[in-house]
Amino acid sequence: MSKYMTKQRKTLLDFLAQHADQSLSAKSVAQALPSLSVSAVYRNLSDLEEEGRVRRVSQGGSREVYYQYSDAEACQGCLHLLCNRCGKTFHMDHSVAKLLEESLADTEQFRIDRANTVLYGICASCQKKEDKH
Amino acid sequence: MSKYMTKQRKTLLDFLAQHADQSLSAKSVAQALPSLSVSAVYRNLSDLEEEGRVRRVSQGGSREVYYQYSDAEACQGCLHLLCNRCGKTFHMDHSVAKLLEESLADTEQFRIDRANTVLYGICASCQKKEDKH
DNA sequence: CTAGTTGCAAAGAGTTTGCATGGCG
DNA sequence: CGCCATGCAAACTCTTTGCAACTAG
Repeated sequence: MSKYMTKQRKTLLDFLAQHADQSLSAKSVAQALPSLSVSAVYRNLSDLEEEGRVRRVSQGGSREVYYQYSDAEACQGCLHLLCNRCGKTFHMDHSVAKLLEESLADTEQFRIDRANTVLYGICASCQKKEDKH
Repeated sequence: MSKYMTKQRKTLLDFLAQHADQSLSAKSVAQALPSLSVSAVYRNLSDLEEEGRVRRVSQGGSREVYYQYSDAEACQGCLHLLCNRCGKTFHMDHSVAKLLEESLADTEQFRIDRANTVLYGICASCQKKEDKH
């Protein structure tokens, strides 16, 4: 999809890599990187998505589209957990993912889409914070 | 949140109940029900969401917000599966859901949010259709 | 060089809101 | 009858697009 590595594209990739554990809306990325034009951000994000370097996740009930850096080696088609409190992403343990996948295939004949499924909930550290209240 | 049962509200609820197995974007509901004004649709959907009569799900990569009728008794906090092809929703088998929940709590200490988590994938009948190609 | 990219500003799509009118209870 | 909900249109927010200028290779 993209043939040149422009300054803008590189800036964007660096930024995404630095926030690999967070999912960011296109808008927030555009605001965080005022050196790129808004259109460059949107165009590059969607190019990167087609190239599989970035994943598109749908966060909460917002109407913004969220993107997340997707390190191909680190998360080979594994399932993701997203904390509703802190917004961080976690990788589901492979054995649990496999178990889930097999049970689903067995009981419902439902073939899960690993790349796009995100389970919402509360992560360990945010649970601890909540318990203090 | 809402105190009167207006014609519009009733029409909307009926429509949602009839399409309980589908998630619908606010826009598509508005188009399907030309007898309600656009604002009535949006306002009622968000009221209904606060009342818990309707669930807000994020479908695919679209920037529309999707809603789905949520029959409190029928799906007491159970997990949902949404087919990317036909858009229908399925209820995850309770034993599978429980298994998943427990494994997650064990391995990652992640407490899943049943009401808002939707697993994406391809349902049994759409898989069959695809196999023919 | 020259095709792919950028930046800008204008257009689009979906959703929200203000305000006067209408209708539920 | 009083207050809530509706309808309309205008405002908003986020995203996409057209086009001339720019730049990576």
